Amino acid sequence: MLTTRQEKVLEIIIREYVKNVTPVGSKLICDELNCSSATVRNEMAALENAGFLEKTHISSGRVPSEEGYRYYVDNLMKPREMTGEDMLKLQTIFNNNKLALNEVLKKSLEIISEITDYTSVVLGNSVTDNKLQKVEVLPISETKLIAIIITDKGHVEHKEMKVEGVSLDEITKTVELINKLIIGTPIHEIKEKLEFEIKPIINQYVSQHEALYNAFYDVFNDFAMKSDKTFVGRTKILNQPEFNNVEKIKKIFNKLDDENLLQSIEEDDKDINIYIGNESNLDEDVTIIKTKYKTDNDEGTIAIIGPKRMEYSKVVTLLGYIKDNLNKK
Amino acid sequence: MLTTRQEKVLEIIIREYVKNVTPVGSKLICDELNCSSATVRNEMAALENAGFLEKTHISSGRVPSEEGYRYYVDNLMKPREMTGEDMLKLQTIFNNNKLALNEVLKKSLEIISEITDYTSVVLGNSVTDNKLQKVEVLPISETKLIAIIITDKGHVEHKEMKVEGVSLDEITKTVELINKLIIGTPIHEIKEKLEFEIKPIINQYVSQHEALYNAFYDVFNDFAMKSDKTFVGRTKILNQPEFNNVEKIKKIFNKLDDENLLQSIEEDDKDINIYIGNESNLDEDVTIIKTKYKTDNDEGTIAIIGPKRMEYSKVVTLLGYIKDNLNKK
DNA sequence: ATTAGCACTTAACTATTTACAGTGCTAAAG
DNA sequence: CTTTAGCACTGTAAATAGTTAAGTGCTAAT
Repeated sequence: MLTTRQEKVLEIIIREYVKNVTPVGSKLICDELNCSSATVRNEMAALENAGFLEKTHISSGRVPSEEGYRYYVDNLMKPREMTGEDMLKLQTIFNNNKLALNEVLKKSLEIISEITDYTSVVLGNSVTDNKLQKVEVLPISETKLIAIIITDKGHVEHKEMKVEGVSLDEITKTVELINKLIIGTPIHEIKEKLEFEIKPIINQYVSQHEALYNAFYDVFNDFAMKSDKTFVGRTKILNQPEFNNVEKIKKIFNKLDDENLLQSIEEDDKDINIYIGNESNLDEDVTIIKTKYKTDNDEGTIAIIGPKRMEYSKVVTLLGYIKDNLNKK
Repeated sequence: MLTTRQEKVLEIIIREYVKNVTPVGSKLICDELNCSSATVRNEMAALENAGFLEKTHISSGRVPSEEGYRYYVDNLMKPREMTGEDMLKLQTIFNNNKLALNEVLKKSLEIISEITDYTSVVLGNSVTDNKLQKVEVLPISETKLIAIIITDKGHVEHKEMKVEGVSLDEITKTVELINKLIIGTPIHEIKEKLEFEIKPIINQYVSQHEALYNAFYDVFNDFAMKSDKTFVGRTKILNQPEFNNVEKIKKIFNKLDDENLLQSIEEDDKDINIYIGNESNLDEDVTIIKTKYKTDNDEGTIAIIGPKRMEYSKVVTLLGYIKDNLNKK
């Protein structure tokens, strides 16, 4: 529905606004389009009518609207060549076989944050559909145990348990019982299984069955709720001029710390998902770009958090590059 | 060296400045001191000369200097009664025996941050002088292992290890070897012990000794460097008016994330240590109040991070209360 | 030692002016 | 029908000036 020239105008306005963070006037554009500023103004008026541009005041230049960015991202954006320098930096990380996956994730996102001045985050996928692979318990004092839970997707978690007056022998038996009956169960079903398969028979094996049962119940319960989330370059986004007021910073940081907010954005199943402005659920001036990676024995999500006025194609290219390299791991 | 009246003036200025965040003039004080504003001005000039007060411009009221706060904290501050309400909130946490220590820490500091609008942090003490209690290794795939390290002070850590082409049996033997020879060794001495006691003999037990040795070496090395640090109410400090500029926020947040900065402030061995302004190494407008806690099988540090213009006696009282209750645990 | 009084300083607010960047619209030209 | 030149109009931003209020230091009197 947009003419080629209108698309061109939109593209230029986005490009210039992303670069200079000031509303774009008609004069700047007519040079590039070989037509008069009046023509450009007509096109801009049309684009504004269609909802793709906005003015900050009646006689100001134009700024892209949320729909403007959306149109750009869906129809206009072209993949951008990565610079050899950036590629090199990332390859030194991917080629280092000594690094564990989470270290690779963290270090490569550090590079991205460095390059872009945006904040990155590694989101462990929700473990609720992981299956339990093993439970192990290590006693470390009279009343303190460490429970270690491992899932088939490679998630590992340890948690302190407190149990009073239970012998080591009884604990071992309980763990055996759990490992015999519950292994292979998806995490979100464990609570039920505990209740209907372990609880009825545990008293045959263990005298202090109630305390022990409750302790394990709590451990699995906490584990299922756990959402892990590692930020990289947390303050990078503060370098962006739209975040120069404390209220906004407070709002965004609070939301970022908020337990499940980043995970809870409904997922499109595109390769790389882009949530512009309010779609991000964070702030109207924020954009989040997310993608899933998947290795042999782990999967998760990585995301870049920047201003709505983001260098979309650059970020998409970088994120795609990381994703592809992770998937080879 | 200060007269009683001068101390009184300093005290009032700190009290009022902490409350209103505006320079304090002589008129406000003379009401409380039953003398004329001119007298107060003389006293204020004396206090400024002594370095305890500052002006923001030539005809402004006075603001406490770093030394002013220091004098107040060392000589003038009186412990403050806790309100019953605050006590109650904290007691519900301490009385809940189900909670693991780190949960108690986190929840009680959440209360503190809520009450004060300052940021709190739990610093695991450096583990370097902890002694190794146990190493455990769980295989989770062909090449992936989880190493679990437990120290005598109750620190637990798990870390992924990658080893290629080593049999389970060999791994078990190596772990046995480590557990036999290294348990009880302080963490910072483990690297040496590995090198001089394990390395020379490991080839008797394990064919792929080099890979395995290196993997364990890395695990212990990382563990020794690890400094854990949990923030509570990270954005609370942004509610304080002195942090209303983005550059300052960026600086402080970056420093807070900085690996060892908070741990590295040299410790006085007072019960509760107060680092005012530049003493905090964070920012001239920040004060940090730190204290150590110690339970039967864990110890660490908790700290409150707020503006230099902090409610010192309130924070000291709250922190002391938490510390005492933790020590009973 | 204290205080009343006064000259003086600065910050902070309020207009007011000016320059400017950019728009929308009209009417003419292609 | 599309494009463009031209012009009136509008809101922002920066500079200038004037005013007020809060507070100081100093002097001289108590």
